[in-house]
Amino acid sequence: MDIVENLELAARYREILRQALYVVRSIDADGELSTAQTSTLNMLAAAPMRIGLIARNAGIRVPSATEQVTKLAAAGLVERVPSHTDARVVEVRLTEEGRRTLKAANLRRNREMARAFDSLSPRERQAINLAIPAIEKLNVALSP
Amino acid sequence: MDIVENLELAARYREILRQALYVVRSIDADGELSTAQTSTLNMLAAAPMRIGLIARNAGIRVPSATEQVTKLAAAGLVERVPSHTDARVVEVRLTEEGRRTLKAANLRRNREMARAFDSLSPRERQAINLAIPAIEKLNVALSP
DNA sequence: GCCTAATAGTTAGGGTGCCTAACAGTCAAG
DNA sequence: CTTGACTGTTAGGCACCCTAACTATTAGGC
Repeated sequence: MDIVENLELAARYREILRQALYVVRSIDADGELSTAQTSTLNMLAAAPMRIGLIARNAGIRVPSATEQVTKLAAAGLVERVPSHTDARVVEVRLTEEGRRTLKAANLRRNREMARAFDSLSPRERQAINLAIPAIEKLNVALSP
Repeated sequence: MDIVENLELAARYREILRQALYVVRSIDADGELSTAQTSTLNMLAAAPMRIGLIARNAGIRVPSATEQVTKLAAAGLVERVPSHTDARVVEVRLTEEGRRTLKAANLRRNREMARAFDSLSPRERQAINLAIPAIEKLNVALSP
């Protein structure tokens, strides 16, 4: 790939990323849950999980995961359950309220997103769909 | 598009956005310029621009643009030039040093990005390339 | 010409979400 | 039983965005 082309691609890529993230955040801001909180809850909906694994899955550091969990716990959406096999470990588990709240938040958000996705052509939706795994791979390649 | 499918697409989309932005930021953090600063400088490289237009182009509010410009001006990379036709207006213009710094930063960043893009297949690169306009459109559709 | 309304930008204060460094507690291995 | 590795928390800090409230200037109606 041409260097100049690459530079332009990279610049545009960075630009739309920034915009996209903040647009998504502004949608999330209307609701009960922030973007990162939803992301964490969605992870925990599959299975209870310890802090370190939350961090690893989210691609963030352990203290950042602690922070998110602390917020969620304060809101009563998750609970910390000490592991009985290893006293260092904390299992984080959705509460019933957490599950309800997440469900509602996902629905609400989905309505907004669906409205936006509907304004795209099938080709465009497909383009985003196809790009997602590539961006995931790029994220890994760019990670330290 | 199916609701469930859409929900999953939206969730994954949100997830990779967050990761991608912070990965890019961590690359930028090694250099002289932050992500937002580079983005602003790149915009100004084309032409001098007033604060309001910077904000509009970047999809941010005017005070946020002021903040970025203030940082850049403090670093000597841009200068505020009062308009002589309208005393309320401030034109922001790259300094020579700003131009040099931006060029160097773009080169350095490009090396990093190119390395990452090289680890993708041509198909994957193409997928990202094609998705960019679609994401741009989605950003607009999601904006308030 | 003057007052009012609109407009450009700044300042102040706040919030999210990430980071590193330093720490406490627990476990495992010699 | 001590040393070293590991899990999570705390403290402090930074990038980047926001809204609300302000100042200065311009423009339009009377």
